[in-house]
Amino acid sequence: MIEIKQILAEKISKAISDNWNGTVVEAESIRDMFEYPPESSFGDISLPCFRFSKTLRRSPIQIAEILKAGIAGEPIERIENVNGYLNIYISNDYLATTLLTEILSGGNKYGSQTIGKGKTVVLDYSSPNVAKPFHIGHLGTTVIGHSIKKLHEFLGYKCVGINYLGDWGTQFGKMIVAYRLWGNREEVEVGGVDKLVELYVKFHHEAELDKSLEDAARKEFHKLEQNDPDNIELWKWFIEISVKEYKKTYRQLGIEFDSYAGESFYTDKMPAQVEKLRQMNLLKIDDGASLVDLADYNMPPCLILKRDGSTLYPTRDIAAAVYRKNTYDFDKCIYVTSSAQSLHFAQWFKVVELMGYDWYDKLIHVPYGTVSINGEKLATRTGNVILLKDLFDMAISKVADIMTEKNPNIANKEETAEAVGVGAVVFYYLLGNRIKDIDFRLEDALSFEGNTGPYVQYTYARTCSVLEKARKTGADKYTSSDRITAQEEANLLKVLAKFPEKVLTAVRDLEPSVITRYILDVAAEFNRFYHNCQILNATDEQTVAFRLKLTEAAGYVLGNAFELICLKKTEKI
RNA sequence: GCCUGCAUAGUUAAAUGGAUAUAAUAACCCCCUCCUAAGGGGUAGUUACAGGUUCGAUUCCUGUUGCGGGUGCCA
Repeated sequence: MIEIKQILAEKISKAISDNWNGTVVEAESIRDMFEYPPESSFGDISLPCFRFSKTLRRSPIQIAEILKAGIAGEPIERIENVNGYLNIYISNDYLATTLLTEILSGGNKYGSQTIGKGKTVVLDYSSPNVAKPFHIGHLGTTVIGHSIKKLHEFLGYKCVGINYLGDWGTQFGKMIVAYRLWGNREEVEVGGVDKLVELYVKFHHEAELDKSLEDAARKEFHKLEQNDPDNIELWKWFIEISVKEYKKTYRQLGIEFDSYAGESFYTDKMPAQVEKLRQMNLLKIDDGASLVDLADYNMPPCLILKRDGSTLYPTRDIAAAVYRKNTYDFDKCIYVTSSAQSLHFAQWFKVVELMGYDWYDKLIHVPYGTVSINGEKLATRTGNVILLKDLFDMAISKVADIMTEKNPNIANKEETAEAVGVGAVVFYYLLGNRIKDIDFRLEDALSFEGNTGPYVQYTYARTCSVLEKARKTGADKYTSSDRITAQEEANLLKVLAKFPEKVLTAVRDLEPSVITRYILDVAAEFNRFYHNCQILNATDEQTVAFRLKLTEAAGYVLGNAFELICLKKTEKI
């Protein structure tokens, strides 16, 4: 559709110039004025002419009438002037030949672009705290972050996904103390993160009775900071155990990171930035702490050093940003975190600006709404948390049960059940705009009918199944008529044609849900087509071949879109 | 207190300032001798309140109400 809009915009720009004594309205601005009518009876693309009224000094209806003459011809079938709307109908011939060819020749690259070529995007997302469980609260940053990464890659950007692990801090002193008192190597090797969490919880229980434990923990963390070999070894091992387990979850989601440089990685990079702040006279000492006053920007001050001289989160973030700029020379550096951290990012972004780094405006915070479960806030204390692996397991076993009932002899049953179960949860999460708070209702997340992951994966499987059958019967060798004979065929092609601009919108707004909802549009249109038009049993071979092409095109678009939101392509369900 | 986000069918959501506000779900009713019924079709049901800007406001601005988040030594 982008191409058509471009062609029309240029024609209209010319028509305005011709009819209004050389008045200039840029084609580019006209292109953005097109919209998709709410109903198909109003055409495929529409141009509201009200906005021209003032500058062109005519009524919208008169303007539409004049412009109408200027845009006739391919790929337009007909144009109607309805109350100042110029309603444009695209020709079936264009859809069935030019557009369909474009999709099929694009294949698994259809929708991609090269506008990001030569540019680098750094993405900071997921970032769990080592030795803590991976729960629903981490799902948002993980899938939104990865989706935004995939979207940029699809546009040709070089992307660096960084898992900024929470691998430093006094909690490691606690872990070391707890492990030495109550843990042993074998148990932790077997029990993994769960066992580490158990030790951590036990520490807090015991510390309430015995205050000396806290002191011991501080001492062990101090030793860790001083590179004590035993503590370093233990600390590295906790990280190793944790990351190993996180990677299982990432594998289920199809996610890989380019870097696991966690907080500890930046400890030695902070002093230089603190020194720079000091030299630039940006630091104020207040009540013993060092901070940057942001009152001029209507924000509370940004704390850089605690009273005891130790660093804080913003200190580390600033150092990390400088390091990443020097290392990757990013064009954008994106942080995906809960909207609860919005102020924090606004503050340290401002500090980076005040420090004179001219790339401060390339730092982008992508916030998302907070998560609750069945209407209640997430709270580790009250036990209102669901581990991601448990949630996935619930979904997977439910899928497996349904498959046993409906398709018991399928190959790769376990793999498919995992893809569909995990996909259901991911799709549910990415369906709404990210900024909205999400109440995770298990009943809905594990529902497989309607606007759900299983529905769209099932639809994808349908395309594969038809194409496979065609290969078996030899129908894939027929010659296509390249002619539309049913409304459903045209409707399907029109929705497929919107994929490239949906990708652009999703990247512009850093909003994966644009893709999620688009997938639903495609699935619905394909299912209507599938239901109302016989593909393999169509009346003649040319139509069979044409409909097979449509099926293949729908499969490409669904598959490409799945990749963008961490959904796996399921060839059979 | 101040800053900030959100408010749309019973429920969960959608709608680059545009036409009769769109889906799903729950309710009721149809469709498997037909490429996978995790599907398709039908009925019924919505913009918190008050102003403003505009040819036109769910969308932008102001205020009110309700809910969430943040607000100097956690991350």
